[in-house]
Amino acid sequence: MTIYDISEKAGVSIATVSRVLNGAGNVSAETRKKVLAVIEACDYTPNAFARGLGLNSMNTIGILCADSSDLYLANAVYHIEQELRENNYNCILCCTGYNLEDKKKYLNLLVNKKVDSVILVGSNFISNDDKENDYIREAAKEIPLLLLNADFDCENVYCSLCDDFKSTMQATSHIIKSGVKDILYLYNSKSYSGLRKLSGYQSALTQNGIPLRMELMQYFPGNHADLPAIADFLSSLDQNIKYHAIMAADDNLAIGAIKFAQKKGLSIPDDLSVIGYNNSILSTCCEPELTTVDNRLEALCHHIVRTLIGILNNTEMAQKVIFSGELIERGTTL
Amino acid sequence: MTIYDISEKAGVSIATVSRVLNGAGNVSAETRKKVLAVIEACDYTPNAFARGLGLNSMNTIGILCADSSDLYLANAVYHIEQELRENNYNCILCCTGYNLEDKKKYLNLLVNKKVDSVILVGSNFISNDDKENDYIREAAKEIPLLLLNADFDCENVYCSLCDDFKSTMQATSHIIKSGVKDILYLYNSKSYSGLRKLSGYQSALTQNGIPLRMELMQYFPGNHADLPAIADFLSSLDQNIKYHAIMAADDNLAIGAIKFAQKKGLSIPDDLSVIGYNNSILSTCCEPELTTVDNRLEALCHHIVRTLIGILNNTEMAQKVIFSGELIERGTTL
DNA sequence: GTGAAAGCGCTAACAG
DNA sequence: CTGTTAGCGCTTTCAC
Repeated sequence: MTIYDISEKAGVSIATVSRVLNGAGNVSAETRKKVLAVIEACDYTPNAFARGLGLNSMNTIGILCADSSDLYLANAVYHIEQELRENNYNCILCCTGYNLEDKKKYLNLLVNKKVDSVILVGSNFISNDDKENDYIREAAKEIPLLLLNADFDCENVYCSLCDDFKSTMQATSHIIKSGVKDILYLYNSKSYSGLRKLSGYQSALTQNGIPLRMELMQYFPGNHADLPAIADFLSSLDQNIKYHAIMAADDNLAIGAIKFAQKKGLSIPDDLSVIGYNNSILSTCCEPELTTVDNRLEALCHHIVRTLIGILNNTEMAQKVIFSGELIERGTTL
Repeated sequence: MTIYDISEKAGVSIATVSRVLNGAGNVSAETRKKVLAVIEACDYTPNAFARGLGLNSMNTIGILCADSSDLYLANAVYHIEQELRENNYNCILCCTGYNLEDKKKYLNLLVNKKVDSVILVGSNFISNDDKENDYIREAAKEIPLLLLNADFDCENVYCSLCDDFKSTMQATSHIIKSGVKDILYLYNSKSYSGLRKLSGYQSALTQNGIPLRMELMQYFPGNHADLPAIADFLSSLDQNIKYHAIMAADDNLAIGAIKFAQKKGLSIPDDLSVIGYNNSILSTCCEPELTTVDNRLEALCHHIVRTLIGILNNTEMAQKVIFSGELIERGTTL
C-alpha cells in the first residue's frame, strides 16, 4: 500500500494525499475528508524510509553512552528517551564502552546512520588530552552534538552539566562542619567530571585549613559495579591511613565503603561518616540510608532535550547550562 | 557526495561503485582499487535512507521495554544492544510504561518505523487476559517478534525465557530444607512470569506438606524502586502474621525485606531468611549479601539475539527456549 | 485547490 | 566484468 494506491482510490493525485498526510493547509475540507477516509479504510501508513530519503531525516536521535547498564547512565538514558519520544523523536541507543577507538567508531556509525543529532551521555566522552576530542569536533561539523555531564567548547556542541566541583566541595565541607577532618576521598574515574569532583574535595579541605594528604585520595581501579571489590579495596589499604569519613565519587563506591565498615564492625556514622554521589537507588538500599549528592539528573535530561528540540527547530539555544547539585542528608553523616 | 560523484571521479558507472561498496565479487581487482581510492579520498559513505528505501531495511531492531531504568530491564537492554551491535544491527529503544494503550501505540510506532524486528523485554507485554494480546498477534504479521521472559504461542513470535516456576520452587524448597516452614512470599507483579513464580512458591510448600496460607502471600502495590516503601509495607502488616523467611519475587523486594529486618532489629539469617530474584547489583549491596536466583539473563539475551539473526537470515529457529535458573547462595539464608 | 513531474541516492535486473 | 535503467515511495516546486 503506497501513496499511489491511496491517490487512486481517492481519485486525487499523490500530491494531494501527501498534503493531507502532512497537514498542509491548502486542501479543501471535502477532499481532505475523502482522502482521510481512504487512508483509514486501508490502514495506510507512509513508508518511513521514503520519507527519510525525501526529508533527509527520520526523526531519530542517537544516544551514545559507555554502558547503559550502569545505574546512573541507565537513568539518564531512560529520561532522555522518554522526553524525546514525547517530542516525536526516537532513539538509537549505542553503548561504546570506555575505549576511545570504540567511541569514535560508534559516533561515526550514528552520524552515518543519519540521525538528526546525538546525545553523548556521561563525562567520559571528553578526554583531558584535547587531541583525543577531535572526533567530537569532526562529528559536530555534521550534526549538533549534546553532552550530558561534560564541558566542552565547540561550535555546534551543547552541554548540560552539574557543577560537580561545587557539589563535592559542599558535601566535603558538610563533613568538616560536623567535626571530622580526616576524610578519605574515594574515586574511580579520572574523567573531566571525576577530576572536578576531586578538586572540590581538595578545595574544601584547603579552605578549612586542612592539609591535603595524598594517601587520603584513593583511586579504586576496579569496576564500581563490583561492590564487594570496593569493600575489599578499602580493607587492603595501609592500616596506618587513619580516617573517620569517606567522601565517595559515586553511590556505588559509597556502598562499598559501607560494606567495608560493616565487615570491620565500624558504626556508621559515629565511627565513620560516608557521603555518596548521584542519589541513585543504592543510596536507599542500606541502613542507615546514604547521605548523597543529587546531581539533578532529571533536570539535566529535561534541559538537554529542550535544547535539542530548539536546535532542530532552528532556534538559538544556550551552548552551556550548569546546574547545581544538592546534598541529600540521610543517615550516614552526623 | 553521492554514488554519482564517486562514479564520475573514478570513471566508472554507479553500478560498479555500488558493487564495490557491497563487496560483490564481480569487479576486477584494478577497478575495485581505483574506486576504493576515490571513496577513501572523498571520505564517502552511502546515504543510509536511500539504502533503506531500496533494501527495505536499515538494519535496526526495536527494543520495547516498560522501563529501561529498572535494574533488570536495563541489564537486558544492555546485553541485547551489545550483541545486536556486534551483528551489525542498531537498536531503537522505546519505553512504554505499564499501560496497555501505550504498549500498543509504541509497538505500532516501531513497526511503522520499519524496524526489521522488535524484541519485547519483560514479561509484562503478555496479559493473562488473552484478548489484550491481540496487538502482539497483529504486529507479528508484519515482522518477527521476540519475547524475553514471556511465553506466548503465535506464528512469527519467538520466546526465550527462564523457568521461573521451577526456580522459585527450588529456592523455596531450599528454605524449607533449612528448617523454616513459615515463609512469606512477597511479590509486586501479576504478570505471567509473576504468577508463575507464585505458583512455584505454592508448589514447594504443597510438596513439603505445608498448608498454604493466604496471609503469607503478600502483594506489594507500590513501586519496587522505592526501597523504603517496601520496608514500610512489611512493617505495616498485621503483627499476627508470623514468619521466619521471606521469598521475594525480585531483589528490590528482598532488599526492602532486609531493611525491614534491620529496622526491627531482626538478625539475618538467624531470625529471618531472605531470598531474592535476579541476581542484580542489589544482591551484593548488603551485609550479609543476598541469596538470590540468577535467572540467566545474559544467556537469555544471547540466545534471543542468535535467534533473531537466524530468522533474519531465513534460517528455521526454535520458537521457544526455556532456561533454568540457578540459586546463588550467599549470606541471607541458613 | 489540485496535478504533473522532477528529484532524493541507492540497489538490482538486464544487456552487452 | 561493466554499464544502463527502472524502480523504491515520498516531498515539493511549478503550473494551471
